[in-house]
Amino acid sequence: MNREYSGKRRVDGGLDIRKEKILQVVTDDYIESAEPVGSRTIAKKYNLGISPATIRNEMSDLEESGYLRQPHTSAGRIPSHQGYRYYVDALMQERSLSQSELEAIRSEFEAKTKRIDSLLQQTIKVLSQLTKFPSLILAPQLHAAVFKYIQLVPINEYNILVLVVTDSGFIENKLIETPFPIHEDELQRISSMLNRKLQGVSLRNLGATLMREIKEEMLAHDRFFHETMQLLVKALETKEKERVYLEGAVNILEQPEFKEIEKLKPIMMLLETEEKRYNILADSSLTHGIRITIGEENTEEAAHECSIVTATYEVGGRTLGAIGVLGPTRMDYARVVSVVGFVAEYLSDLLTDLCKK
Amino acid sequence: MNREYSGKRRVDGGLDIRKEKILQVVTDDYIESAEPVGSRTIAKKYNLGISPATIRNEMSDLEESGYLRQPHTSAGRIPSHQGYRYYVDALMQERSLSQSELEAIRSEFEAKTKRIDSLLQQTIKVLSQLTKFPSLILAPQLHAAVFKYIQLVPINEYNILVLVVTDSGFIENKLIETPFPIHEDELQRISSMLNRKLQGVSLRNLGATLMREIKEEMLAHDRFFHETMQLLVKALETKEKERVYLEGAVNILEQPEFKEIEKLKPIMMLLETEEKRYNILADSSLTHGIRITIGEENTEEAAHECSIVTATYEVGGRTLGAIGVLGPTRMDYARVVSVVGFVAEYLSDLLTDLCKK
DNA sequence: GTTAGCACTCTCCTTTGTAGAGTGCTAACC
DNA sequence: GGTTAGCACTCTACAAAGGAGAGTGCTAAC
Repeated sequence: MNREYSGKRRVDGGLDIRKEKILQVVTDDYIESAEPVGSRTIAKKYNLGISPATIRNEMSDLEESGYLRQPHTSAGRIPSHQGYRYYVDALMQERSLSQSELEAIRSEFEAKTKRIDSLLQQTIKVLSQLTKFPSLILAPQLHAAVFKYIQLVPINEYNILVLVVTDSGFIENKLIETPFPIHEDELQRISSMLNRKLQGVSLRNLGATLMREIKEEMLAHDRFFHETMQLLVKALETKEKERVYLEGAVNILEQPEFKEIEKLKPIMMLLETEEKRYNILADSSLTHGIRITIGEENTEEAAHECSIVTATYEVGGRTLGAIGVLGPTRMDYARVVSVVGFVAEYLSDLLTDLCKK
Repeated sequence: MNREYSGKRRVDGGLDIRKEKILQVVTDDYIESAEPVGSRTIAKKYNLGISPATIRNEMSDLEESGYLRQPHTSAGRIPSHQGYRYYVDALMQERSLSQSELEAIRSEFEAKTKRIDSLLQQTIKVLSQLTKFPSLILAPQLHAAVFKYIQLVPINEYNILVLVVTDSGFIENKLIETPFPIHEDELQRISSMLNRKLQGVSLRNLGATLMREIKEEMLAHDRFFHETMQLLVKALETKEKERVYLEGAVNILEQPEFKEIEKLKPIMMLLETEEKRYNILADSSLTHGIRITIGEENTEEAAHECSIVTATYEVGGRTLGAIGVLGPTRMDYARVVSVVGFVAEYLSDLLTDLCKK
């Protein structure tokens, strides 16, 4: 804290050390206060060993090269998106969670519901409580899952409920309408057969595998069987939109940047539209690990004033889905990254436990 | 419209006709404009055949007896909660939906997902689109459902996934942890047995019925069977909180009464807390049909500035759950009641179709 | 290269004034 | 007695004006 930053040692390709320090200080302070940071404040509060005037000069340079910006002529500076990017990539101090926070997360998961689908909801509940930001979770992507169990349940004469359970215990269901009545025993027979044949098949290949089976078994069964299988393949192949759950949207109301209803509206709209929620998380669901998307880097226009921190959760190397939080670009990245990372890991562990025999 | 309301014929127990008319006009106008209604406006716009001064006198009376109130001394009048109540009970003109609206609802449901659980989400999506208010749905209450199918799926050595399907195709799942490994065949045997024994049993009595079965079959099976059944009964008896889904929360942002963030916050909080959502709908889930709850009649304090219109959906006389919308007390009750009623009926029909053989 | 000093700018808040809408009251009218 | 016109009064909303405070940019000196 008391080191002097008069030297001009350049960091490889980036800013010189003093500029870096100023960018860091401005960002840290703005993250905390949500107010533009002035040169005097910096000089007084952060003891850099240089005067406000010098800081002003440096800030002027930083603004010129795009790392800082001024909301209006006589205000202090705030980081630009580029500034945040630099901060996140180079300056941010990794912060690990406190013991009590880790404990809180664990105990929150301990009191777990015995409903497997609630696990997702619970995960983002924890996430939003810890980050104070709206949190999202992309449900396990079916094509990344492995088949565990299938059952055809007759709902009425012409409707069959198809239940597919994945290895991590998630359940997919589809309703099939048949043009002909099917007997319960027949369904049971088909279910048993499928369970035998499909063991361990990736859901990505389920349709294709089924198709092959049909051909093989074609002669052994009657017309009903054949047609039912056709319907089944079709039902399993129609990709449903992946679901993205949301929790803690109210938290966004606490952020000063959204205190005006007009600023708030696009964000709420974004959060409420499943497709847009999906867009926010989807990119990251491909790349393993933690990902930070700042401001205009977001593809969703409504999120141009926001940053999104996501992390994937996985089982045995397979990326199943992703979790993430959305907040103003002025967010405590260090903390959020730790939390999102830890929660994703925790969820991964829970699911891995479920998968392994 | 051109009738004169100078007479003072009293309506049984309520207000005299002219006061009623004024209350109605004030309410109608306020619902439309969201602005306090003045005497001059009424005289000019609604042609009641009386002067502003007379209207002022009447309004003064109406205020004294609690039907109207003034936001501030020199503003027009707006209905009090009591006024709305009177309006809803006695004055509101039932309005049926236009042919095109009915068509819109039907076609929205037509494009139905083949996922049975998405039906709920879809229902309130329609509801919120039509009413422009946040909409809620209380998922089918399990205890009101009838058993259709059960399956125990081994997830790993010590975890069993219990799937229960109800007659209307809804799926409940629970994860059971066993202290001992169970073989897949054993689970299959238990599942088959349960499916035979539990046909047509109400889920309300599932635990008890199971218990009885255990006793009967006790001798016929081994220790594992017995212990598994114990776990199963326990899992099925622990009541999970009933789920209440939400859709269209952004709509509340369009309402002028919530344009200030501080007014908005409690409402958003209310909508986001599942328990509170449940409280809003729960009352009505007991009483069959449509129910209007105005302002302070709501048990949830945050909803004291709101009204809630709910309707139950049912299958063959069994009330399964409820749908509802939440809006400012200044809502177009006539329209909302029609929409909520129709959508609830439509959902009931859909589910009834699924239930009947 | 660094710093002090100073004029300038911009926001935010408060004050002041005005227009507009609406009421309550009184006295007159039917 | 109910109804109405007239008028003073009240309150809000909006705009304009002024001052305090924070911060910058520039210049000249160190």
